Amino acid sequence: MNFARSVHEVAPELIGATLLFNGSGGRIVEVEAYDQSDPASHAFRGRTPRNAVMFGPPGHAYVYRSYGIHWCLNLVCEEVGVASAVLVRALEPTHGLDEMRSRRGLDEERLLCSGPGRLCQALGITGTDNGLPLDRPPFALRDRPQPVDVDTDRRIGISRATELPWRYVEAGSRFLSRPASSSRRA
DNA sequence: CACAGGATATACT
DNA sequence: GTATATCCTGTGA
Repeated sequence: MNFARSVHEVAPELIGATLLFNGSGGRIVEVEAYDQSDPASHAFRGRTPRNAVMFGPPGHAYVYRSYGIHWCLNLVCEEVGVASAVLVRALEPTHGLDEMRSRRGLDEERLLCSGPGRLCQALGITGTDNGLPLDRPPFALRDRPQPVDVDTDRRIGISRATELPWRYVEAGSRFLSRPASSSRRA
């Protein structure tokens, strides 16, 4: 995957790609795009210690703490100095199922990675992985083998710029954090 | 379905 | 320093 492009080009192409961390993970079925001019983005108010990775080279992981409890994984896009990232919100588990079950403390496959906090817990991603490159261990990313039907929707859990259709999901997937509501085929 | 838990980071005085 | 908002989830009704 070439991340040195607009986040709005990259995000829909990530649906169907395979993301692994230390050998466990799955197919990406849900993402959201955040760019620098976007009031809902951490980068909107400029560079801070927390969001610095978003302003660095593309193709790296931006991991932040959410609601004090969960970790969330973002993939940095564009070029150095322009901050944008794709929030990875859900995976269809394909690799390391037992390992992910034990880290999550539950058996049900559908709940292993269906949410940004859940998938970080399942894969074992934490703040110490912030800034790591996505193209070598512990990360591995494989482009989708063929195009996938992608629906767009409004983003989840934000209070500003809620009207932007920057959530992308695989049409009909049962592993989404929430079903697409008023969606449109992308 | 409503809701509290929980810890950062940033905004505000 | 104090306040506030948060790219969420499990639990219990």
